Amino acid sequence: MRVRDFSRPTTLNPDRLFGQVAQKLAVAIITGSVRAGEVLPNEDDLRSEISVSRTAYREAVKILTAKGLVEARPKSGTRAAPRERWNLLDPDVLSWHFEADPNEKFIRDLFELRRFVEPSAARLAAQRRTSADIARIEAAYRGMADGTPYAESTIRADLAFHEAIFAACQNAALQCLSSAVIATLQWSLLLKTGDEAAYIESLPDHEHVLLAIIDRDGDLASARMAGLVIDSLNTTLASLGTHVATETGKIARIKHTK
Amino acid sequence: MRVRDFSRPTTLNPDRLFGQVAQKLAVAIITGSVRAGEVLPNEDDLRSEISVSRTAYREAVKILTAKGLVEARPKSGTRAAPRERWNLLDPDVLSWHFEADPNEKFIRDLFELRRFVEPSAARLAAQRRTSADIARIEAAYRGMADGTPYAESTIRADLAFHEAIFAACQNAALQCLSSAVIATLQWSLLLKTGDEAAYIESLPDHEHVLLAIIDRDGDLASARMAGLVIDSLNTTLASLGTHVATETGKIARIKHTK
DNA sequence: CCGCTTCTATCGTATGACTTTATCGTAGAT
DNA sequence: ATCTACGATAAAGTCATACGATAGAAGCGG
Repeated sequence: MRVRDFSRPTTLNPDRLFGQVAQKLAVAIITGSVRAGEVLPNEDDLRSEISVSRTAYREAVKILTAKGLVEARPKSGTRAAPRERWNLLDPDVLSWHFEADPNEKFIRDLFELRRFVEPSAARLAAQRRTSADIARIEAAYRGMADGTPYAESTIRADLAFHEAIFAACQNAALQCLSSAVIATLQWSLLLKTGDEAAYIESLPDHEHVLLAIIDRDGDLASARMAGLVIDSLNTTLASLGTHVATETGKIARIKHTK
Repeated sequence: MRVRDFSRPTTLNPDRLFGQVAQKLAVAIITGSVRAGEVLPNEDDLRSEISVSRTAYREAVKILTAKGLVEARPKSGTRAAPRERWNLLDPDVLSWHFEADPNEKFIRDLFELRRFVEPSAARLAAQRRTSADIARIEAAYRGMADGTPYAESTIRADLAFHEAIFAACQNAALQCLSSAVIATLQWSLLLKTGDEAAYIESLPDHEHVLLAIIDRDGDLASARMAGLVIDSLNTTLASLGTHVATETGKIARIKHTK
């Protein structure tokens, strides 16, 4: 485990053996140490690395199959699937990405998605929010404003802020994207860690979004959220650029800079 | 199987036993015949309906767990999860919804998501499309224009049109939403079947989107796609209203009208 | 009535045997 | 020589069984 993952409790039980095997395999696939070739460690891995029964292994494979990471066909073997098949928006798949080095293109893609989705979510939230929603969003904002930047509780509050906005939308399909937005935020916060100025500056933006939602002003909420996302992207890319520039390897290894 | 599903080949193999069991359980959960209570048809189902070994059953459960439909906790049992946990955007989960009666709220939610996402996708596509992308989109449009409305090949072409636009975005995260958009389209086409006028009228809209993408005019592509989605939503809701009005049951049973 | 112990149901894991499927190579036919 | 067909083969899929662990219920005693 390289990076603290504050997202919602994953559906997958990491205590259990099959969960660990699934994660191990998933990370191997995501990092690229297993290409679109075979995942042959079948009997091999069973005996060499961790002696794990066929049962646990197969159940792990079933999980990965369900998330599109592998494809198992009778005679030809169990292969890692091409990336186009992966359910990249699956909470577990997103979470597994945190075990790998940051992929700049993927982070950009996620931000782009967030840029499209979150302003619309803010608009909906402004139109449909109940007082309970406001309470939840406001509580999260307080947690952000009162906490020290990049402390765990503060990060949790930040994530909760954005999640609460999605919850206020009353749209089950849209809400499934909150995990992707949360993951984007986590990448962002992780990369920006240490840049207190960026964090402090983002606080008023959050407050303005909150106020617009309270006022039921959808257009304003959308516009402000768009601004927030764009600012976040810019500072994140700047941090990423710094990391890239200061590292010799492919892409920054953030976990070392923490 | 009540409804033809033309979406991309699901990652899940329906030939295999565990796949069938997974689908059976999934449909039971989605239709609501199994609430947030237990899913214990374990021994029951094993002996009564189809005698299936525990292995196959467990692997099916693992698949559903991976998609958030059930939660298996160590000793307390395997329960159907509350809907908030479902990965509604998972291709399989979407596909399983076609086995159930249409859920108007969910279809509205999907359309809302599509309304947010697809215009943005069209904008990106206009900015980034290659000539190969154009060829693919154009071929799909030809298929739509040349085919007879609501024929299988025509429907496939329609789906391919929208999918090709997502593919042109060069954004892996965004592309994962294409399955949701495809599912929305399928619901839409299914509900509108018979309404040839609506189909014919939508053709120029598609062409205009195509032209804007060819011209690399992102704003125009976005605006036209937004119009297309809104029109589609309106005619779909009208059809849904008709179905609701003409049926005695909860919501229309579209599969009978086909 | 409450707390402790026991008991049972159920998931997790392991193992071995058998079945099904699909690939691939070889042998036979054209 | 090329094509076809069939059988060997390898890997996933399925089944049956067994055991361990533990959450939660039932029963017991204070």
